[in-house]
Amino acid sequence: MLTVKQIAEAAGVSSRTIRYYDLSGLLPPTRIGANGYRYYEQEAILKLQQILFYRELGFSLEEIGEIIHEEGFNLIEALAEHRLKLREKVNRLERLVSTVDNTILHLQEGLYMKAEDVFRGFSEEEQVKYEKAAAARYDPDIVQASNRRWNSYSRERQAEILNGSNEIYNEFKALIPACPYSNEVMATVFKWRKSIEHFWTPSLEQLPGLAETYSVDPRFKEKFDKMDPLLAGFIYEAVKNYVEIETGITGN
Amino acid sequence: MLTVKQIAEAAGVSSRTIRYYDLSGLLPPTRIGANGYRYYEQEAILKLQQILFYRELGFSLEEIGEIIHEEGFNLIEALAEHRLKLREKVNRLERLVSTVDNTILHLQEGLYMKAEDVFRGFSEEEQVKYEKAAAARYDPDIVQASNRRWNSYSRERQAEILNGSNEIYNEFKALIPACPYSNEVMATVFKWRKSIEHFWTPSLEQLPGLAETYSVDPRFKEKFDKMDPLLAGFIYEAVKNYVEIETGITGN
DNA sequence: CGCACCCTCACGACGCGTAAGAGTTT
DNA sequence: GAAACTCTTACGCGTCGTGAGGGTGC
Repeated sequence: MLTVKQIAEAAGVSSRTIRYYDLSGLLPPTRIGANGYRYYEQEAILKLQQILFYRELGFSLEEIGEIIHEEGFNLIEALAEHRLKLREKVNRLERLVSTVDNTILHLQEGLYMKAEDVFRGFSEEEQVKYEKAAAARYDPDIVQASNRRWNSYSRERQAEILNGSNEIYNEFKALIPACPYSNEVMATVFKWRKSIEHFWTPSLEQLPGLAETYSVDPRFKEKFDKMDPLLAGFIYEAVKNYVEIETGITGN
Repeated sequence: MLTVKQIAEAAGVSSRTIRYYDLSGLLPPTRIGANGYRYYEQEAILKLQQILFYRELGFSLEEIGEIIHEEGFNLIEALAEHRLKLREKVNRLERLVSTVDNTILHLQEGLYMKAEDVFRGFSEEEQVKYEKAAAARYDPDIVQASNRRWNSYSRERQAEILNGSNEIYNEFKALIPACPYSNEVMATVFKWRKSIEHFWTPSLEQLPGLAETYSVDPRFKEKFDKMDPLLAGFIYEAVKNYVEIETGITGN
């Protein structure tokens, strides 16, 4: 049985907020004492948790009220939904981090950066595009096909390929001081593309998304960050440019 | 040279916002045409990026103004700082996800959940505590000592230990339908504790933080999620209870 | 009796959304 | 000339923060 201050402190909000949520009908207390005091119990606590989740995800209090007071509101389903949305938020933040890296890279090299790239991760609408791209990238069919191709190689061949990949990453790393639009860098991107094809054969349009994975997916990001904190962003930049040139040449 | 609408769309905000930022002195246009139109260029674009980063991190527009117009404001330093803060936000969201998992687990078992746990990840102040705990967990000294101890084992011994660990995780998984406070579960926690000590010897108080890593650190989380989406949360719950019992017995 | 809480009522602020009315560019 | 932008001015709203003035629990 919690008082206003107790529940407020547990949830990390102010007492005022708790009262406001009562006044607006969002979170009535479990019971009101004879002295007019508000008291909250488990049920109200879980309700407040829901409110905070929806608030975190950007819903207005009015919308939240409609959602959680709706007939047939299912707590567990809602929680599962929160999981998904929170994950998407994490992805967005990871992209913001990668935008930070990219911006640093450009500033240090004194390079111009397109507005589109400066704001990658901020705008909402591209979110949809990214979720789709990620879905494709982790498409079970592609993953399976990729695994199958990989497993078809002998142990020695596998070790050879991995060594080759690492060599390419080191080439990129050595090139970081250079402009990511130079011919040398483009040549390394070409090698990289060929090495990817030991696993699967992405289209030209899929390449930047793939390179971006290095900045966004923690499993890759960690490895690259250890080599050089700017490496993942540099590769992304280089690959994007490679694709622009290639599609330009092919007249697309 | 971008117009109001162009820069607004690139950044994913409204034209009104752009004008408001001009009126409040936060983001004056690079230049104003004879017709009164606002025009923005690279410098203003990067400034808007800064504004959005600080906004994302919860600063008021007034604070943002003070920060970015301060003498000696260093763009690259600021970006590096954003990286850190964004990472912290990611950690907070990861903890929210883990709170979701925990809540689902409790609801499904019809168990009571302490308010403190219901709101884990929401309240701000505990953030500090968590950052510290994480720092300790990844403390280079501890990591190094742990690696050294691990490397001192023979290949066979290493394989043995890893197999043992996986067996313990499977035991936990098999126990998920059970109450995470039962004796069986406590026995498994004990085994887990012993197996950890092949790497290092955490204090009783450090155990929950360690178990929580399974829910928060993507490298662990992924592995556990594959075994069972509820596993990481279940282990955390069990370990927390184990520690409560142990500290109770020892009269602490 | 003090102290830390509780209550209600009310004003205000921040960050825009939205609409009106008029001019500009293509 | 029509569409799609631009401008300024101005009102309002959601979500509390921040008191004021007074009662309650321990």
